[in-house]
Amino acid sequence: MQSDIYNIGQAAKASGISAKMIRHYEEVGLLPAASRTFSGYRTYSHQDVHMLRFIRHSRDLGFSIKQISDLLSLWRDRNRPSSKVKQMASEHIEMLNQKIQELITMKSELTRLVSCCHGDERPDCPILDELAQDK
Amino acid sequence: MQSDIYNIGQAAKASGISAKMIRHYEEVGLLPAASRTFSGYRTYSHQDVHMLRFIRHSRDLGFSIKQISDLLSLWRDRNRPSSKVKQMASEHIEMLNQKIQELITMKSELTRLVSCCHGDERPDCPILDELAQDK
DNA sequence: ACTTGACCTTGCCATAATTGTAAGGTCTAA
DNA sequence: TTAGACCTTACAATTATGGCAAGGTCAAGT
Repeated sequence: MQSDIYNIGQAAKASGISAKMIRHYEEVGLLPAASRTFSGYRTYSHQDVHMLRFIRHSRDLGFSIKQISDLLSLWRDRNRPSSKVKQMASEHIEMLNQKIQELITMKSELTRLVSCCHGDERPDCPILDELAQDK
Repeated sequence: MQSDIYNIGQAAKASGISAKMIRHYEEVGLLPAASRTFSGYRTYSHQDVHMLRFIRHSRDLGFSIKQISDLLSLWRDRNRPSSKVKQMASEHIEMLNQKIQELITMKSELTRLVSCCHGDERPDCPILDELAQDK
């Protein structure tokens, strides 16, 4: 924990991002290429792990890799206007809202169908009936 | 509309599923292989289009291809117990609920962060601060 | 030294549903 | 006969993540 040099497994444990994904993020350019030991092992500094944590938190909020990439740029930019960050976050909230609404619509519709179905051993089923409707 | 023979484009228009996806559903086994004209064009009957509509409705409710496949089996089974359908639907509602909750959690957290951010030209940004937190 | 086990490397495949693209064959109407 | 619309297959890309395989490396115990 106090050492400044991590290999990928230690960085993974410390950041909560799997080694697999750390390599992937490097490959797609979200992370700069890690420096390597003589034998080819990736090495990470405390700063690197800090960045990985930033990525994980962003990911946990549902940001895409592209968005996280932009957030990282803003993070590194000491002259960023906070308005840019706020706007990105707000837009993401809007996207979340949209997805939530879609799912709620599905759920409501399905709940309605379920409440119409006896759910016994007989074959009559309003759920199937409605799915089959030409509508 | 009254003809009983559709080619893939007409079936797509009539069902609301793209021709591309109709081919895909056939390839992965959700649909039986369509019969063909002499020159190799797929042909669909009114019944087939009916099934495609069933698939679209199921898809619109968020069922996976595997689940739709099971729903189709139940649909075709004249001796199905409606309880099976109801159970599938109920389980799907549970899954939708879970996803909805995840998204709502993200949204709440992000909304909290956004409300803390001035969103002006200055660089201070609690959103970035929290993303960067070691936590 | 030598072996063992844990860990690292790359590369490829798979997921789920959908879209795009490319190269080529077919049908229809002018 | 030709143009344009539509069909065919095959392959790639998307998004984020996991799995596997074959092989190199490191550290600890014998």
